[in-house]
Amino acid sequence: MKDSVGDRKAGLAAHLKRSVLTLALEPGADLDEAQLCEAFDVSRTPLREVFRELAGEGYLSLRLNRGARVSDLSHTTLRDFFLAAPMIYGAVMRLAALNATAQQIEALKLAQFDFRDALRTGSGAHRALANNRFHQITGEMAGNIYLLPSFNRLLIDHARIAMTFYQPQTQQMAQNLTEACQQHDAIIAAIEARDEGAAAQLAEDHWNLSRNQIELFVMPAALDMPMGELSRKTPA
Amino acid sequence: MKDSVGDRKAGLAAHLKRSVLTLALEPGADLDEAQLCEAFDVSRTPLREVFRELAGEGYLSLRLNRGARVSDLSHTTLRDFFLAAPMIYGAVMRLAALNATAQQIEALKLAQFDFRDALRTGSGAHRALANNRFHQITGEMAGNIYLLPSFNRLLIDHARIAMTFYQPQTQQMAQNLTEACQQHDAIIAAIEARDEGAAAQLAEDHWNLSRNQIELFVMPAALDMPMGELSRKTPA
DNA sequence: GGTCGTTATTTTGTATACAATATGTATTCT
DNA sequence: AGAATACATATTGTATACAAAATAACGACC
Repeated sequence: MKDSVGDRKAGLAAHLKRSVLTLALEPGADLDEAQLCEAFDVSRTPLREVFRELAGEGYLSLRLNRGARVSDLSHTTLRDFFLAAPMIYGAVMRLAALNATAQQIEALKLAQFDFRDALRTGSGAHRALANNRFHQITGEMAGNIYLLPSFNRLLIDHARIAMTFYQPQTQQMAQNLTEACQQHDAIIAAIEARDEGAAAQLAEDHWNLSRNQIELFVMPAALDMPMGELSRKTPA
Repeated sequence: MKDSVGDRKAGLAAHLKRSVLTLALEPGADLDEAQLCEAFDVSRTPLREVFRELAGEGYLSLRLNRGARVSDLSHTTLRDFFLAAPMIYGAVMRLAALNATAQQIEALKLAQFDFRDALRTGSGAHRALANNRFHQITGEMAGNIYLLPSFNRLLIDHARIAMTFYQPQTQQMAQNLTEACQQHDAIIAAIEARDEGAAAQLAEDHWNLSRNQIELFVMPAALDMPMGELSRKTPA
């Protein structure tokens, strides 16, 4: 009945991951050891082990003599993200189509079910976590231990970027989410059919959609504007 | 004069990394906490933190209630390696050419100097470590935080695979090493010239050479053989 | 009033004692 | 003799006490 210290440790790790992915803990926020020890009823030793583990996975960063904080998400890292993501995502999808087991495909369908649910309920955090889970499973399917570390780091920041930018206020953005959901279905189909070409193509499409969604925020509408009219339409 | 505990901790981490890369600690070998504490004069707490850190970087793997061991290097991981390496190496080289700082280029030249030295002295461990350092610097040059985790993992196993297979017994293999060294020079030149195309091409060439060298051991000469003659030429 | 230097307080890092788990050994029973 | 169980030993995981470092608070001096 009562959970062991190991369980509480796992719970702590899960909580921290969730909090980072959903921006409940903002990039750069520093974590209070004493407080977390209290909250999760573990001593500092296992807590700090969790810190180191999550630091290794890219959730946190540790600075000597100055505690742990949530990994930054600067404009530099954003640039890196846009450079690396298409390549890694494509490779992972391709391998996923080649290597997925029946069991993993079932898990993926379940995750997609939850993602649909998240779209209905409309909670940004739920959506980000469900989407994260979906892609994490594709990573497991690919099962390449050399690709996974980078892929999982990308997923962390993809979730955080999505949390920042995906608040579907316009009709266009809501529609994009629906399309993303359909792409997930197509991805499942491609993987089930072992069609690596289709999977790679879908990865690219899915990525482009995601990228567009983000660009709707970062560079709102100014690109095609003739010179001299810029001030009028620049958004708040 | 006397080094602090922090220094000894760093020394321990460096020692473990070196030992893993050079196969002084073989894949799968388990590490004795007590013994290492004794040897490096640190208590178990910092030792275990180092373990977790190195596990995060891919050097070690930790199993619950059963200590740390050196990461495995199975045939499965070898396959993954050959799949992922060309893509990641190429991307890193390309970015390195784009982003390298003058200081980093100096460091790379220094590393290459040491690599040359290693070729002369002929120690496999020295060669592996120097080569590892060289490529690590290219990783730093690329400076993409999403690519680096995978890249560094690849470098770990590249060193270990090289230690396994590169014992330049035949003339051909010795010559390959010389060529690899020349490619390093060409890589430096391409990076210095900011020629990303050349850098990417060199990455591919360098990889193919490395791959061939490995294949000389894994699949010695049997490929082009007509059926019925296989037994005669299969090496010991 | 502001800056620098000193001292308290808090926070982080390490050592060690203790608890829990796994491993090895001996003994018993068939 | 061989298998199985109970016990002893060793190893791993956690809590806590202590040390070192950083931050904050205070006061002296300009």
